[in-house]
Amino acid sequence: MAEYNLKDQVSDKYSLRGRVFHKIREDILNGKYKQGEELREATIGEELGVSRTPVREAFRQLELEGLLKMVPNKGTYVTGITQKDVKDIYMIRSLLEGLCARLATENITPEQMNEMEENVYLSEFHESKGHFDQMAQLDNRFHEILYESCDSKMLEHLLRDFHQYVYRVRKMTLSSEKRGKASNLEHREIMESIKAGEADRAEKLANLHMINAYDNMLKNGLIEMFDQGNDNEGK
Amino acid sequence: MAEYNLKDQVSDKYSLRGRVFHKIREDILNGKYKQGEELREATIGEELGVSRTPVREAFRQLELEGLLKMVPNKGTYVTGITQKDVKDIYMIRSLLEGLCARLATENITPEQMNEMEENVYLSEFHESKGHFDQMAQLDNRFHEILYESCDSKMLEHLLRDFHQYVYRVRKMTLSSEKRGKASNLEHREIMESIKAGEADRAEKLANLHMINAYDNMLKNGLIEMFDQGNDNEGK
DNA sequence: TCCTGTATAATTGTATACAATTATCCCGAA
DNA sequence: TTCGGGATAATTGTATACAATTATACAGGA
Repeated sequence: MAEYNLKDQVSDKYSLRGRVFHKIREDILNGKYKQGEELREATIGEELGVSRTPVREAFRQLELEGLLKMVPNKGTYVTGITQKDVKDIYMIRSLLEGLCARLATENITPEQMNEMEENVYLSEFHESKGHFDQMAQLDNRFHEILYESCDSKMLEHLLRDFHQYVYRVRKMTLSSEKRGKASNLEHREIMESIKAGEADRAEKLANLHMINAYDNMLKNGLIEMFDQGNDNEGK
Repeated sequence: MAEYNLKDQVSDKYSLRGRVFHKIREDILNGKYKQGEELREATIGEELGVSRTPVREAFRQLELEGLLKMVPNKGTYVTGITQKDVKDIYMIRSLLEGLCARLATENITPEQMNEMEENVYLSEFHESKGHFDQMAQLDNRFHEILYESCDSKMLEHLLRDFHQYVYRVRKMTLSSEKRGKASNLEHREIMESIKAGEADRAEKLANLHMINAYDNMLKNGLIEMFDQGNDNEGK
């Protein structure tokens, strides 16, 4: 269940509208709805067995999250992420994940520390077995733990947003075998720095972790690939 | 036009619902609706002359922005900004304004550079005359120019949000006379670094600018003052 | 053929109606 | 008096109805 955990942002996760919100969100992130695609309120409502009202409310929130764009009196479209956006996000995330790691060093709870260690071990195991799906999930979770550990709602919320935003891109990136290995090592180093209470080191490593992730994407040409699906969103 | 413009998160700024959204937002930021206060959909709707539907949609977005909290089947409450939130925001802003200044050094246009210089001069003038209102406005604008100059929609959007978020606090801070003078000097130094193309220096100065602003708030006890209205939000 | 204007259909925007849930108040019993 | 319970009112959640806007199709003329 619930990896991407919007947690408090959408309070009523199990209400009707909450489910609508999460379902649409999932369908966007999983690629069921492509970039630039138009979503009709009535159609989505029928699919989910609800009226347009909760669908519209969900749309409004997804728009603010940046996943949808509602054009007045015209329609609602799946937002495209441009190459430039991805670059900017990784630049920003590099700084903020660094800050997050620094704060986590001071504020992480023993339970969170345990889960982070376990996460690193598990991911290394699955890497050795070539289980890419599990690795992707564990990678997600690693960052979630980090966000939860910094004890800052603001930062947590912000980083989670960005994390989600590049979800589709990241998924492709991680299937690159070499990066999986390198990423695991970086996770381990971050984890150990936090455990050792070395805030400066944790911050720098987390900075680097993002930069490396982005560089890897560039090298593999994954961004260009990703950007293509974006062009037909043109006008 | 329009790739999606996160700048106008709420695209239809001048539509009915858009106006509802901005009006409620303004009323929260200006303090008309106090922290912890319950907002009734029907009441707000009557005040603005609309039905509950657009009000609810606005609520949903304001919830995601963190200004409101909707409790299912109970009500909608104005979210408080805690002392901790303000601290976190300034920590985050310190990093991001630094990044923004760095990027601005590379991407600022001549027109923007001119406006920034003019802004600095004007603010120094008004400072000498004790025109605090104008200074506050120019301070706002200085940061706006900086955000526009970095040529990153993502970063611009983010910083603008935070800027707004601490609007009430900032307004109080700037009326402190000494800080106005110091702030002006810092603006000047940032401006000159950008003009000279010294990205590293601009980044560091912008970092510091935020830290100083926050420290000043602490010294003057403005945060504690601000936090009080927050306590009765209790459980 | 290609453009254009108009009628029609489809879709969004808002208001209203009704259902579900929660809060309030009053009354009676201990 | 104080506590509990139940009826009533108030509020939110969702569905539906209608208005406003936009897209589509088709006919007619250059």
